Amino acid sequence: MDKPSLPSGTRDFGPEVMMRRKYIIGVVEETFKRFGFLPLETPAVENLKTLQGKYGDEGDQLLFKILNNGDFLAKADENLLLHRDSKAITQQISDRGLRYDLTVPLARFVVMNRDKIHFPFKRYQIQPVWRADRPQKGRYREFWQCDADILGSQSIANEGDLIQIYDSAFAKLGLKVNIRFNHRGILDAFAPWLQGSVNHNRFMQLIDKADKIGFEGVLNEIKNEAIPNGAEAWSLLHTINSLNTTEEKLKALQNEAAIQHEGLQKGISEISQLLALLKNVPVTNALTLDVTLARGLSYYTGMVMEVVPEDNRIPADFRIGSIGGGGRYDNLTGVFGLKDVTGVGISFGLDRIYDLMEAALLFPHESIQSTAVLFCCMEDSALPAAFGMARNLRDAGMATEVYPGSAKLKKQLDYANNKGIKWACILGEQEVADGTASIKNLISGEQNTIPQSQILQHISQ
RNA sequence: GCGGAUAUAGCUCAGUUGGUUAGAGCACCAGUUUGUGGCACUGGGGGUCGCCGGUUCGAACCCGGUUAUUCGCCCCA
Repeated sequence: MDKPSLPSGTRDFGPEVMMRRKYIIGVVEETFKRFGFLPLETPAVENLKTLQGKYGDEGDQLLFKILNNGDFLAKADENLLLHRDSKAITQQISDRGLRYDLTVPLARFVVMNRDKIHFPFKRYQIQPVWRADRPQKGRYREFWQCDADILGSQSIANEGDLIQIYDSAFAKLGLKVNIRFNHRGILDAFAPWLQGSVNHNRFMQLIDKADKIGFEGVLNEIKNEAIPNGAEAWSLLHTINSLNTTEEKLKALQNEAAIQHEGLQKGISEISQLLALLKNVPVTNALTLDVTLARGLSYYTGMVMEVVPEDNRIPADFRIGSIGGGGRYDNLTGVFGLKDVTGVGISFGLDRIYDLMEAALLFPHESIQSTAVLFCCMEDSALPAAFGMARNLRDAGMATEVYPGSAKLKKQLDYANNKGIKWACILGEQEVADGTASIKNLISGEQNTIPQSQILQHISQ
């Protein structure tokens, strides 16, 4: 028989890991709710038509596709089969795929349910997504996103809420981050200077790598690809980015003659509004205007955001990309036939946040608690008494177990020890006869024989 | 899609220039201790050395292929 294995890029999550993942999810979800977002879930499987063409050519390649049921090859085009044209034949033998993110399913949902939805529509969604990417450190083929989006409101107050959500959730998790933001309008202002959208798009791709390969690295690539005025534009962005405050950066942009453009004005105006909104709100993490931030997804049209860890407890060699990102998209539902619905949203990358917190040892002790009390019976005849007492403890909210059967006490205490259970309640002939219980603190080793009615009181101290 | 590394017990890994019966630690089971865990000691189970082929008297070890995993690149959470 073959040894069992997992598909690459997927993981099992054992009990200890799950408790910690649920802890992170709990913090994020609680934060979403506190800002008035309501839950949404959509199917893992979407029609391929819904997914294709939304993430660029590269994205289409990374979609997991599901083979049609039945005799799907019977209906397939013979010519395509003969020429082994995988790409073309895929369209005929696969109608469905696994979702690639949570934003496109949201857009589909909103378009399909426009009659039931009241705008502004605020929803959160915490579910796995799948990408047929090559797995590596911090990158998985199945991973979870925690998204919050607002649809149908142009107000920058939404961006203000989302920044606060990032800030307060990471503060609660105890992970120091830098919330970087930028505005697509600022970058759009460079398009005329760079002579066209092809150059401009390539330029944005290159500058987005700045935090990875540095100013010189980006400069070299721009020179290699001979983007017109690219080197000058990049130098300007870099100079502006080196300024200390957001206000100085905005002023410098305002005064730059080469990039005057309506997008720039919109960007400066919206960023100023955002800062004004946050004036009375304490933000504990760094909030940095980074004019080199572009972000890959092509549908962003306004503010863009990205969260990167900035915590000195993370080991220096533990390099991982961003742990969250988002932005505004003016036209996402447009591809599904609903015009003029603007949206803005953010996402938390659960798996990367987990990896970081694990590496930096940030999980609090409470995040891994399980059973509080284990009843250990010397004889099966003590089990009914244990059941009764366990029921009372459970009703009082204590996680309680009755060891199944009456194995050797050593084995039962071993079990408790391995599971990190604090209290063992030992019941033998003597205790059952006396109406007592021998309750042992497995951390201190202290043991007392007390009336059965006083167990809850004893362990609550 | 491209490049590098790795593959030996459930897990983490040793294994000498190719040479008798492939080891350790952890984990598991039993015992030392008939109702008391963590520590210690004793014993036990568990491996087609990823798979296929080649070289050789002889391969875990050398060579070729293959599969899987993993780390980078592209891109992204």
